[in-house]
Amino acid sequence: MPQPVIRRLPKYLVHVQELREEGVEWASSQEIADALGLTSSTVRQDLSHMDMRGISKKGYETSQLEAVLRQILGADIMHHVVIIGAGHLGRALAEHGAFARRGFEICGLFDLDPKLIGTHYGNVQVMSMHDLPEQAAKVKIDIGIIAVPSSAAQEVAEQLVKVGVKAILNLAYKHVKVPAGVTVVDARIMESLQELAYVLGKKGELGIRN
Amino acid sequence: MPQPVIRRLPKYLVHVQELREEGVEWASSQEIADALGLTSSTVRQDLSHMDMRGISKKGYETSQLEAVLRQILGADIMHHVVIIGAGHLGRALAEHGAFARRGFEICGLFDLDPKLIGTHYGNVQVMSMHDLPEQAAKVKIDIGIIAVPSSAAQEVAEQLVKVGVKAILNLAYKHVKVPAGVTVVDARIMESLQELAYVLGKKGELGIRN
DNA sequence: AAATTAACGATAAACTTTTCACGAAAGCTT
DNA sequence: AAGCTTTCGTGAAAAGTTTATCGTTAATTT
Repeated sequence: MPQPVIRRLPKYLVHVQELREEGVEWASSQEIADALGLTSSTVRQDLSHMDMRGISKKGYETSQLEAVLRQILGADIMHHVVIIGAGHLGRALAEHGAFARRGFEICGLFDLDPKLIGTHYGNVQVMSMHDLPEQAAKVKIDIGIIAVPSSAAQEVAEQLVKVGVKAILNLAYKHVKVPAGVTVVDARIMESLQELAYVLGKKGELGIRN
Repeated sequence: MPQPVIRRLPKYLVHVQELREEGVEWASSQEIADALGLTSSTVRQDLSHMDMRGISKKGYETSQLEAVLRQILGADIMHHVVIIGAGHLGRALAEHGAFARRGFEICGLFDLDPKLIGTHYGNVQVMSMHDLPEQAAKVKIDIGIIAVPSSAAQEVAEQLVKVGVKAILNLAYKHVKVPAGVTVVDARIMESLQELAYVLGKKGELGIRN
């Protein structure tokens, strides 16, 4: 499945879940497209990648679509997630309740700072970074989240790789290199802000005022 | 400039800044590409979009490249940012020190919860959402960050638009609709996790074990 | 029951982005 | 100083993504 499609799947899921909860049983590609800022063509094309058939005159069945999306996105099975870095961001994630509901269980929060080790955030206790291998041996870590300063990101990535983590979410403002077979997805707030700053700059130049 | 290029600019900036700090004065497209997981061709193509000339046999001058990137990304001018939502994530952002260094000044943290109003996080005090228009009249808000639960995201977006905000960073797990002239960039940790979950699922299916 | 119509599925066209390939330029070597 | 080599800049090819079009299908109306 093309990556742009994969990136849209969570958006479909959120929307269709909302529709189903509202009691809407059918949604047309056009309605979905309008809600998410896409074209109906794109929606139909995307959904055709999954084994999902709509029917003429009604559209797609929301409950079925939700089920298919959940299945593809692994929302029905629990993934074990560890967070590296118990700074503001790492703590915020640990305390954020919504992960469990979507199939992600935080099963570790690690830091190097001895002052933080042992303190509780959300349902987890901060562990020493040195205990990562031990924890990895206990539970299979599916996903590692890098929430450390950018200077430590590469080092952390390597440690995650070493203990066998195959999927990494990198929140640090730095590209990390990993061996083939390991997937890294970036989610950087700073980069997104800079993207907005670029747009603002462009508008200023063009004299857009609306 | 094509959007994929814009999205890469922050990555170039981070890397080239690091190089310059290390005392590296020149970097070839190949070196940059290797560090960021791109091809040298892409790097040259990207840099050609900016008024940036490299020279044969040496590559690009890091200090010049940094300056050009900073200029394009508006890193040298201060942007006024407000955060809507003083939950775990909003607080983490307010307390995160790195924004100021990159041209983003947090000039407001808003919430609806009366219990939170008045409390301090980082350099800012939580204000009532009702005071947003007042604050917007006082300082020109360049960027608004949506850090509220997804159920409130659209409502918050509309309030930001109403007070004249033209650039929005949406951290909520929901697509928000805004009028033309307003730019929204999404940075969703949950979506990124789901993207990883998809990859993990695929690997499982294919029986990849490496 | 036939006509009508809304919406899909599929194919192809249009567009975008990335990669390739090669001539030209700039430094290095002998 | 001539030749060699590295690396750029550019235009063109290839790959990938989105959008448009249109025949088909299934529900609704008359």
